[in-house]
Amino acid sequence: MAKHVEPLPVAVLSRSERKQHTRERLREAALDLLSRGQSFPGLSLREVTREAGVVPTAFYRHFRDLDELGLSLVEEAGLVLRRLLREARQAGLPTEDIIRSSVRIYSAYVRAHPRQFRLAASERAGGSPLLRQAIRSEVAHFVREMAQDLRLLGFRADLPTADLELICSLVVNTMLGAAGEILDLPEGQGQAARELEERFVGQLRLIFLGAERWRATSASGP
Amino acid sequence: MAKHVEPLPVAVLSRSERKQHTRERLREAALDLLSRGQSFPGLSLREVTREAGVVPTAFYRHFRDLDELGLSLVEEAGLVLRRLLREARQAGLPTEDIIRSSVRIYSAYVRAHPRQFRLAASERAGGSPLLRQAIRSEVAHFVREMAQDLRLLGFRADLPTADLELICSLVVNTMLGAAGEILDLPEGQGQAARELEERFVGQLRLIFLGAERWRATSASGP
DNA sequence: TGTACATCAGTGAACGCGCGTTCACTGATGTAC
DNA sequence: TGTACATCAGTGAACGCGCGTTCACTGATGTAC
Repeated sequence: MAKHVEPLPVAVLSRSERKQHTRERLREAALDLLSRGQSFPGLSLREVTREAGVVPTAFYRHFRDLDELGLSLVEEAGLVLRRLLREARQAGLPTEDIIRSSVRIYSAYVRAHPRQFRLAASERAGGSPLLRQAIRSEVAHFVREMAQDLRLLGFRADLPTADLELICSLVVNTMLGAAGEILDLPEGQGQAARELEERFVGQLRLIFLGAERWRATSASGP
Repeated sequence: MAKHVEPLPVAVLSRSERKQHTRERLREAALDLLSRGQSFPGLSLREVTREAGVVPTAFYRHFRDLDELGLSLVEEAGLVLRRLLREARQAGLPTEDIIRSSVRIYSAYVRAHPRQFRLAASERAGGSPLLRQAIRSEVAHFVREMAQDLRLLGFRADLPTADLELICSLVVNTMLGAAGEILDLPEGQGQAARELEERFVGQLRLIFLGAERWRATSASGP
């Protein structure tokens, strides 16, 4: 019995939907190349279009140059980071060993979005000045949001916001450093992964031990 | 009155001394280019030789390829880092506010060796996989040495070495992150520099607050 | 609904350029006698 | 000390290649009537 064959998706998409689709393929192509060990300043426009399966000149229908594409990737990575916070918020807090379970969730999240974390972790200090600045600003945004969450949870309610942000920026730096190392592990290195996780848990514990005793710097007095 | 003119140094150097000199110029050229915002994977061999004032083919008398030059730069950066520790050791400990004065010394040291710190901070997570691995290994070396120093100073004599290293790796990550930001400051941004220093001091204080209360993880008992 | 025209995402040829690497070379430095 | 030869750091021409960008184009999709 002859099946009804769906028309290929390509045929049912409008022109602008297909344009959007190609744009997405270019972004995906760049993320893939970055994940395979290339760094952003080492990417070439032709490489990206080749990976995306379009002719080099098609690139210009979507981005002015590679930097513009890079900025759009950074923006997406920022969204992914903030989604992490949102999900953590909705999940609520586990009662036991908050730090260990957070690290587990975080590791899984990093592995689920390897390309965005690779981008954030490795171009944060390394890439082109433009990208670096964009990533720093996304990270600062993330830090502020995280500090806001600590505030809402009532963590160290006595501290000024600036101090919560100081704590969070230490946490975020540690998180991104860990992401870079997690993603650099060759697959199937279970033992190394466990050691890395232990160290990461330890570092966060240490930070929060310090945070509990922290005394406000810029507090009210003279 | 006619002065006696010294023969140009070039005339008094042996062939091998001059070769060494050219090699050094190539390394300097690469460091300079990296300091001007280029990243290592974006460097070209011809660019480096142009900057060094030699013909491209001369490069091969000194290095097989750019990676080999890069590794030699990483090695030197490692030496510079460890020299920092040695100097700190000889200076002994200031009696008041150890952390603040250490940060001052460190900032000055970073500014005195901008190119090596730029390399370490920005290629640590970003560069070619080869360089990244080399830098990670230098950093691990540095962390071990720092932990050894804490041990000799009698800091938390009760803790196993692994725990001291965990503390130090947090410190070193924070140091390198701060170095990257210090070097990205446009000149004459005194206020921004002071804020950055405050944050850096705060983060280290927080780490050591945590370190004082830290309880051994992998200690003897079950 | 059908037709005629406009739009525009993606194509393909072409350009000049800087790249890494090869090769044969030059001429000052080093060595042997 | 003087001479004859070997070494080799740096040169300069040449190569094939991938690069970013330009341009005129094609033909399917969209729009106006």
